Order: sequence, then structure tokens, then C-alpha cells
Amino acid sequence: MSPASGPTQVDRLTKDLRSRVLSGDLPPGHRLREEALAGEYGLARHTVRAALRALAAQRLAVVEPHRGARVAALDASALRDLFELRAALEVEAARLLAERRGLDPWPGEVVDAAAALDAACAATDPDRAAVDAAHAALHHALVAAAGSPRITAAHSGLELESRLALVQSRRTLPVDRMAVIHRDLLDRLRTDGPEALRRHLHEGAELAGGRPAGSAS
Amino acid sequence: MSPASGPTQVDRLTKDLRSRVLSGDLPPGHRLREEALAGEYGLARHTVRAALRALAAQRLAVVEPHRGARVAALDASALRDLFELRAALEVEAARLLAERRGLDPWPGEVVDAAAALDAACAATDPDRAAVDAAHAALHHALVAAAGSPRITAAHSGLELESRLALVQSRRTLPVDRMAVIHRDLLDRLRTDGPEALRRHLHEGAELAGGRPAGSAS
DNA sequence: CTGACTACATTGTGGAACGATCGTCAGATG
DNA sequence: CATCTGACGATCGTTCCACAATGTAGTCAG
Repeated sequence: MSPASGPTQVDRLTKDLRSRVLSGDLPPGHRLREEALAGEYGLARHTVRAALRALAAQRLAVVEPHRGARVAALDASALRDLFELRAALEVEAARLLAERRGLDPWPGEVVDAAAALDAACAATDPDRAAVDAAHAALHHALVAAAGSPRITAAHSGLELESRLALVQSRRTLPVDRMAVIHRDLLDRLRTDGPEALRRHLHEGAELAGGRPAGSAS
Repeated sequence: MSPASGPTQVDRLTKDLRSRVLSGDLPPGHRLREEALAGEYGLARHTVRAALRALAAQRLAVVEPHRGARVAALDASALRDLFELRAALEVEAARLLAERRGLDPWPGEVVDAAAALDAACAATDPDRAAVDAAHAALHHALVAAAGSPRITAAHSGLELESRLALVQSRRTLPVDRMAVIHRDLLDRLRTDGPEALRRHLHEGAELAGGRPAGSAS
């Protein structure tokens, strides 16, 4: 029913659930019942349980004792907090990158990622998902280029959460502005230093922080 | 056999194992066999399994598929990476704190934590564990004062890992220098800005990074 | 001594069961 | 009429048992 690559059942299920969460198939707040999932996937409840815990460890689900798991839902303040943490990682990564490898010839990974983002945005029929993916990839490349594995790993997790946020609040950067804004970002990183990244993220957070689409209240 | 507070068995076991890991009772690299633990605690294997996964999520244990779990062991480079991540969080927290609440009257929590550290160090018979705890508490107070929940949460996790590192490499700051170094740190945070924190951590990492005590090779 | 093969140990998963807890809803109470 | 209470069903937390899959170690032949 899905790609399902992975050595162990729990891994496969976790990945599948993750993709369903990030695609919006399982909407934020949606309850994840063990028995139901076990039936749906033809797995034992223990296996489902383990996968749900794993999902919770990635903060894509929230489990409360005796109350089960549900897809994580980020409110405005949670989103702000999330971006503050992202900023901490990305700013420091940018600083490390500048210190260790320099910014003038951008590292190849960054150049490639920036080019990919340009390409995705310049497509005749821009695919929103592709653009978002390229966007995330650029930020990731920037962080990874700093060469600090733990910062990179932590950032990857946050990127998933950010994608989750995108699912609930459709408010996102228009495709045509995406490219120029990030080309700008790279320029300003050279001129203004890592702080440019903080401002960039701050704007992104404010944009996404607007009223979630489809709020029921 | 241990405090064991918590609503669910898995929680209790996780906490107990965590304390045993952090106390050095379960040394780094030590294998954590499900059946053995189940017998020792009188719990089902599934329960132990869940606790081990939880421990792994906190990076206090490492599980490899079909090879079981073992207490996490940090080598020199892992420790360096860990402190780079810590630096990212603490520096940003310090920046936020300065921006939001100012540093001149230090927030009460920081003052208290600093006083506690002074007291622990000045004791007639300084208890190493108490000093280390007070040390961690000061760093934590500094980060928490910034008021960014996600940064605080992430930092708490890293603090546990740092304590784990202390377990393996006994190399740590002498008690008498601990107090002055941190009083210094607070001063320099005011004069030099958040960067002072980075330097502080860098020195700490280098100190701890020395050859682990009791290396068998 | 090396390599393949076998036997054991341990993990991964399934299945059934049962008490505990949560949520809900009807009925009693004021 | 609002609310409190208790019963009931749904779901979770945990246990026991079983077995296949995998990893590890030890043995034996060459």
C-alpha cells in the first residue's frame, strides 16, 4: 500500500505512518488507534505500538498515557518555539560553515541545492510539493555543510516538524518569491553574517504562524 | 529497588535504567539484554523492550536491529559533536535572554543556580556529584531563562548525554575552579556577549575530550 | 590455520488474554 | 433543570507464550 522499505516491520510502519502524516493523509489531531492500525496493516498491536512511540519520539505524534496517540498539532506558539529552535541550529551552523569552509565559494552541496530550488521555481508548472522539498533541501544543505553531525541530525528532525506545520497552515511562500528570497538569503549571509538566517526564519515563522487553514472553531 | 516514580511500568523502568546509566552502574557499552532485564525487574519482555527504545530515543542507549541495545558510549568525536550542538542551543538562548529580559539584573533563577553552585563548591567536603548537578543546573537555568521551550527541552536532553560523558571520562573541572570559572562566565556574558558561552563550552569539551578513564585498549 | 557448518542465544513479531483507565451515557438526586 | 453517580464499552498497558529470523560462537573438516 506504500513504499515500505526497511529492515524491520516497526521501521516500515513508522516510515509509512510518517509519510501519511506529512502528506496530510492523517490530519493533525487525528487519533491513532492501535487496534485499528493493527487491523489495517495486518500487524500485531505491539508492533503498531512501537511504531507510534517512534513517531512520538520524532514529535510527529503525541501520546498521552491511557489516552492513546494522535497526530501532532502545532498551535501558533508551538510553531514559534519550533522556529526559535530551528534558528538556533541554523544560525550556529551558518557560523560554523563560515568559520570552517568559508562562504565565498559556496560549498558544492549548497550550490546544487540552490540551483535545484531555482529550477523547481522556474518550472513552467511549478509543483508546490517539489518547491517545498527543494526549499527544505536548501536549508538542510546549508546546515549539513557546517559538518556538525549532531546539529545536522537535530535539524533534520525539525525539518520534518516544519513540514507538518505546512500541512496544517497552507500559508506558505508564493513560488515566485521563493527563489529570489533564498538567493537573497545567500547574499546576505555573506554580507550580514549568520544573523541573516535568523531574520529569514523569523519571517518564515510569521508567515506560517497565521491562522491555520480549515480551523473548525 | 529504586525510586521508581511514574504512572506506567515502562516509564518507571525507563527512569530507573536512566539513573543506572547516568550513575555509571550500567557502564557505557554494556549490553542490555531484554530477557535478563525482564527477569531482573519481574516485567514482561515487551515492557523492557519499550523502555529500551525510550532510552534509545534519549540517546542514552543505542539499539541495532537484531543486535540488541547497549548503553551509549561517546568517543571523542561524538563528544565534540555533542558540545557543538550544546553550544548552538546555549549561545542562542543567551542571545534571546539578553534580548528579552536583559542580563544586568540576572534573572532570579540564574542567580539562585549560581548561588547553589557557589555553595556546593564552598562546602567543607565538596560532593563531586552535587557540584556536577549544580553545574548542570546553572547551565540549564541560563537556557531556561530565555523562555524558549523547545530550546530548553532540547538542551535538557543534551545535558543528560553530557552527564553520560562524565561517567566515562572522569576528567572534569576541579571543584575549586568550578565556582570561579562560572562566575567569570556570567561576567563575560555581559561584556563579551553570548560568544563567551561558546568559548566556555569549548574549553569544557576539550577537557572532557581527553582519554577516557579506564579505557581497556 | 582457515573456512564452512551447526547449535545456541537473542531479537522481532504474532496472538490471546486481562486488569486498569478513560469517556460516555443513562438514571438517580437535589 | 442542572448535576452527580454509577454502569458500560472502548482503548490502553501489560503479561504470557510461541516461533521465525537473525546474529554469535563453537566445532569440525580440509
